[in-house]
Amino acid sequence: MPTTTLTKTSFSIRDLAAEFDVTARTLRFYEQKGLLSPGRKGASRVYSIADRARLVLILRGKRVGFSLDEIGEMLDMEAITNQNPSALVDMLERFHERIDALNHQREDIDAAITELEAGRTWLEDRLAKREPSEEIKHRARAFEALAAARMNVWTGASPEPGSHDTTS
Amino acid sequence: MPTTTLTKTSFSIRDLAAEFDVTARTLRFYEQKGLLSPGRKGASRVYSIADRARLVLILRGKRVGFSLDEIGEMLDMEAITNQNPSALVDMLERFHERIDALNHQREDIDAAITELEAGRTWLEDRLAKREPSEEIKHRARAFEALAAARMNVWTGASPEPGSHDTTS
DNA sequence: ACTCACCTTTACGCGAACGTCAACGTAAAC
DNA sequence: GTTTACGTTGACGTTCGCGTAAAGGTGAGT
Repeated sequence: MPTTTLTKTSFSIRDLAAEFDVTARTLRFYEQKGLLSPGRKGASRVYSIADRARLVLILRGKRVGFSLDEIGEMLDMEAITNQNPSALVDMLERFHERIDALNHQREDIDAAITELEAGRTWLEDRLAKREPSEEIKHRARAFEALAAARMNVWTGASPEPGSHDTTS
Repeated sequence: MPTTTLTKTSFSIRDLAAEFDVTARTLRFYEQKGLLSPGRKGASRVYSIADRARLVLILRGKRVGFSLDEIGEMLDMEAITNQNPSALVDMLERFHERIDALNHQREDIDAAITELEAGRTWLEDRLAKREPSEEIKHRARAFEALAAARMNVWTGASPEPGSHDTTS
């Protein structure tokens, strides 16, 4: 059974804004882009639990680097359904591309974390034993050198999403 | 024992642009922002192997969601070195935040991949056995329902990197 | 009735990250 | 010499993702 259960079943624009740390403007903007379509009580927006779910997906999509338009496409499966088979094939291909891109992005993230960790320990060392500024400069260059040394590992260009790349 | 070795040791603006699939304009822009500082041969830019290394870091930083300004700060360790200890502490804290954010982002990516995989299999099923459009619509709603069902797992808001910050 | 809090739409503004001319220099190739 | 290819520096244009008023509606509390 569920790990967590939600108490509420419908939300005001402020509810969601506060919960997900976005502004009301943002939610209206998403609606205007067709990403959300909350109900109305009078003129006021009323977000269902499904709207909230979509918002979660939207925000996560954003965090992993998708544009709002891309997110819109991916979310709107019903619209896809009404397409002809060839459109479905196109969409499928784009899903594959997306998945590949995300997998690649994971590697990027891991690499970035590694580098930040290196920078962190470097900073911590710096703080622990305050060496003369001459030595400091030397270390700074050492860090640059580290970057240069990794050249061999990096291999080179980045296979961008949507290209016919032969990933090294 | 490097996995790959680079033949060239200096590069033209076109070389790098082609290799990393960016425009020359982009490289000039990065230079203008202080992220790169290639040498000159006459008026033309000459990029060293270290410049190329920086570019790799810049592009990766971009892919994982950093702004160019942020990347600039992180890359410019020498400048940091000349700061006073308190500035170093600040920087260290920001490194920690960044690392946390990246770890969180990994989870997001994994979740996004899971969802895209779900969408993929759904699409593939759609293509395999072409059911009547009535059934199709039903399935479409099933996918939406799947999203709704996950609500319980999602728990809610995303813990953002600067916990209690008032980002107006 | 009046304030207050919260909602609405419309619309212009903005910073980031470039794109896209325009106008020009330069160096090798024909 | 002149065409071709590539380089340069401005400088303005564009897209995205909202921010920020401006002007007003709606219901609850006093």
